[in-house]
Amino acid sequence: MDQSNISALSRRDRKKLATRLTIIEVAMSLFKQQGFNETSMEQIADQSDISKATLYKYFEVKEAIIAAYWQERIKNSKDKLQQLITDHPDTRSRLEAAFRGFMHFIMQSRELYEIYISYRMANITKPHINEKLRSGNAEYAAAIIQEGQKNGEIRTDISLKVMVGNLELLSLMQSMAWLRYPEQFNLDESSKMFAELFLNGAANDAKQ
Amino acid sequence: MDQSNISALSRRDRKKLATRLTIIEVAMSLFKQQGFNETSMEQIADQSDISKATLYKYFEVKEAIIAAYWQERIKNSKDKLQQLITDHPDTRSRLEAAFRGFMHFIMQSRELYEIYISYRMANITKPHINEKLRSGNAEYAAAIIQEGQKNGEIRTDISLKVMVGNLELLSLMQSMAWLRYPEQFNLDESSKMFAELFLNGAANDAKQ
DNA sequence: TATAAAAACATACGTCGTATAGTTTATGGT
DNA sequence: ACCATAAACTATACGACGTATGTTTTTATA
Repeated sequence: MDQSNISALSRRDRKKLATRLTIIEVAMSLFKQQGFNETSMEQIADQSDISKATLYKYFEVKEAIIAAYWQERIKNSKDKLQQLITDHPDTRSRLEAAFRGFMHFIMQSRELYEIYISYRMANITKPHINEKLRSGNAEYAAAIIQEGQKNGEIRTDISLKVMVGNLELLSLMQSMAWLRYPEQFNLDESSKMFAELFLNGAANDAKQ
Repeated sequence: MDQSNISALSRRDRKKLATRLTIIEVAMSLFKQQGFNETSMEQIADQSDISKATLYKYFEVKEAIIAAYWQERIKNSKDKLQQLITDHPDTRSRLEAAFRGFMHFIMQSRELYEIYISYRMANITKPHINEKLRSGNAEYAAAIIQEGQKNGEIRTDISLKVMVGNLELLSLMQSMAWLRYPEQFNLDESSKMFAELFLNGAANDAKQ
């Protein structure tokens, strides 16, 4: 089902979409209230007014609801992407701002982000699951990089895909550092480091 | 309990050790026969002649039995470490040989290695679990690096810990490449790549 | 309006991992 | 050699995850 314009969907698909969103909303609300482990799939099903069997048709494992939530959130904030680019003068500041936004977002719930990462990591060797899990962050990264290339800040002799992968990896490392040592984590430092590490390899003047 | 010399243990600790080894042996045998998911903790307990409750006193999760098995195997092959060093003339060939040995070992059961990696990855942000999981491979790495430093092949201006970490990471990446695309995996190429990538940064003549 | 396909359903199931309360076994002091 | 104490083990029940099965309801379509 193509979700791009809701009004064009059939009744069946509209209902499916609505059910899906209800589940995510109900589940996230329960997770935040009671904690992830303290919330059962049965409870989510009941409060979403569907049976447990149906719930498992929508989400094959409990963790997948969190992943869907991230993706839903990112999908609904794409308008901010253009603004992020116009609001900042250069690639470095865009990278820092994007990273801060990302961290700010995941810092809303350390528990849930930890579970999400754990789930991602556990499935890192399973391409079919992994593909689903790669959140929409990649699109942010790609847009910032391409804008930088347009302005001559970012080198063009490395494929976009590789650079996006590097950015994803860097943000993953920083977020994992936060998970491990939250009290030592410094957002300012971290976001500078994030941009710095990337530009070290990707900036146009970094070419040998 | 210190397991370094068994005869010095109390009866109680000797029995614990024996039980532990029995569990590992029984479980691994069942895993290899029937598969990991097809083997229940109840079955392992029965065949090890203990109750399920006791089994969980020894291993808090099913996956931990696999991890214990790796570590047990490595612990029992420490004599090979010295031989590996004397058998090969330089660091590069030692690294290649060690990596081949590692791959040969894990390739005995793709399923079990995948589960092990999945478990490790899932707990990568939990230091207390992660510490237990770091298998004895690090000692191999450290010994090879130190020998290389003695001979002037390996630089000494980077801490041993960092270099061991790099080696672990490199072998992890290679083994994950194998998990993902087993049919494309080439052991010769891979072991050369492994040594090459490490020496690129760690060899004495790599200093700027 | 009849029919076929898709979705949701109730229900039972096997397994994981936990918790509890009671029993057996080893240990160390007398 | 005996006994108190602590450690290890046991039986048992439990809640939850995720699966499987067969049935009923809803939707699309002819």
